[in-house]
Amino acid sequence: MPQMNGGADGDDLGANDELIAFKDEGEQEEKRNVSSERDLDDVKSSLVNESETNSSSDSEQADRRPKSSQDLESRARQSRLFQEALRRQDGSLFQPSPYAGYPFFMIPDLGNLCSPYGALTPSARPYLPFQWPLLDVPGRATIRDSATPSHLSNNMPVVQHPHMPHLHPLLSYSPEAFSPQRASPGFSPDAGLSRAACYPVSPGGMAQIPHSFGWLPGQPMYPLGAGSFSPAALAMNASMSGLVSGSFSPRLVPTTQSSIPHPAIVPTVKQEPGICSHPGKSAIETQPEREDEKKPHIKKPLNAFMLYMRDERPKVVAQCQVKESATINQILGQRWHSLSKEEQSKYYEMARKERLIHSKLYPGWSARDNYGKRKKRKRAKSETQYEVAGSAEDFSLQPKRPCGPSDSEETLSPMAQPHQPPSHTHSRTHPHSISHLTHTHLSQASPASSLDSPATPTTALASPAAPASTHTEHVHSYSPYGASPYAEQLQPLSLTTKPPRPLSSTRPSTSGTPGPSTPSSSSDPSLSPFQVPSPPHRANSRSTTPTLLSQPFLIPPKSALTQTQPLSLRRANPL
DNA sequence: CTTCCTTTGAAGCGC
DNA sequence: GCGCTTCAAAGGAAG
Repeated sequence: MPQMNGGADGDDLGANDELIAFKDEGEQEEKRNVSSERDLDDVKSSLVNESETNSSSDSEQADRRPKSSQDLESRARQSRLFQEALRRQDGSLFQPSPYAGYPFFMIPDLGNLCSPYGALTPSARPYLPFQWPLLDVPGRATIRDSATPSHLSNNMPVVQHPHMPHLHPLLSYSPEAFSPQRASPGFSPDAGLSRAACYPVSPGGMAQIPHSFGWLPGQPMYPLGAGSFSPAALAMNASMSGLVSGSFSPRLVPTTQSSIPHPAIVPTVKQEPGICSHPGKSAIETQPEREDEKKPHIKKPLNAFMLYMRDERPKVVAQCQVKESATINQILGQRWHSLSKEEQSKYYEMARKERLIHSKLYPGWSARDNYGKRKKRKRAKSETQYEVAGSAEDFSLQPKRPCGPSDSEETLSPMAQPHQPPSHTHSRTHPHSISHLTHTHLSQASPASSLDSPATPTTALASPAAPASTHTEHVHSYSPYGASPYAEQLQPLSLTTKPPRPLSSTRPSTSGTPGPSTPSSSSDPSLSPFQVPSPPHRANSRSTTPTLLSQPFLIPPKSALTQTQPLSLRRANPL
């Protein structure tokens, strides 16, 4: 069976062995790819080799070396291969995406070339969502004024999509920016569409790409001044070139010295409002004494759920007509749990790739760098939260009803029914089934029952976002984890419980009710949750709010969401 | 204008 | 090693 294993090749990202080997998977994975057989595999191999070269022994030097003659030569060769491969792909590049309202480019097999995630989609025809590298500029307003198309070519074109400010390191997910109609004349399948889809990493390359992509006038663009130029950016540029530049045509080869900020790079505009006001002037030049403060803020790579959210949020917004992110996130959280492991693994894989790329782009970066960057959240709640956790035992659970009027199965939206996956072998637990339980019930539902055993069929879980057809197909026709215990071990995710939030609670502090977000069950953090020997659930994982998912089309009253909703007690089930 | 909300996952930190 | 904390995205709500 193909799917997660990246299709017939079986050498792609979904391979079990690869999933297991998360650490250092970069090299290993790339090495595995070298053993390709098909035409495209030549290209793949070239890309892989080049990437490997950059990431191996002299990776750091290579990362900081814009390019060498060897690189150019290799790139030219790969470009030829790529073009050839493109020609063989007949005209399916612009097939309409099944994701209505969320245009992707459907590029057969090219995902393996450009996508850091490889062929993750079961269809073996990966979607390449286009989104541009975005800099999350805190003080975006300051630079927004200067965001004109003219900046694109001469300055660092930094684009922040209004809805998707985050950008994949390699893939640009820009629902709006990319549609066949919008593609500029220079942006055609023949002209290397897929190349453009690759994350523009080389200085100047990005500057050109935006043009070809036909930036929307309304889209904010954030030209970055030289001030944003950082070693990290340099490393990113070079290493990303190593990762993907092989698929770029020569005309996309950098022509300027502009630094291309990774989407994760966020200039600390708040601290330096003028940084973008003078694109040509380096903040470091301007105020060298505060060099540290001007360090671009390199964001954390998105985790699997964040990636999922990014993809699914628009759908939820469209379906539920909700704009409040808190509500949407609740829905997404439930949908996330309702996803099949295959679907989730896709995002885990994407996240893993992001982390990998991120680590390559910013070798010295650490999440610690971002610690304290945000304003401190309220903390004084921990005591209250513990009290809440204790008292939650006996107050009748106020079920979350974000999208639905009720909290029990009988109120299940008929719309959800059609999506009910047939009771599959890997029956996911129906989070909804616990929605009406009191906390006492939940407590009685011992970890064994609530966490280890998929109790009820996950009937209403299927969400429009996760079409039942696809889901069931995965479940029945493909099971990369087939006999794996994870088939059932995944269930606990859906059954994690969350003590209800006190009705009178003010804004609960998330930091005050922190949960062990660290999956202690996973000995190797790099392992996919589906690969770890132990169940992916967390002993005291944050709970889910079961009712949300079942009725994605119904918008819960805000009060129901924000007040009756159980607090994310991360100390839930303290065992 | 800033912070919170809300979700999950990754990672850092302290013990 | 475990538990807690912070951050990643998002945009409306609230202070």
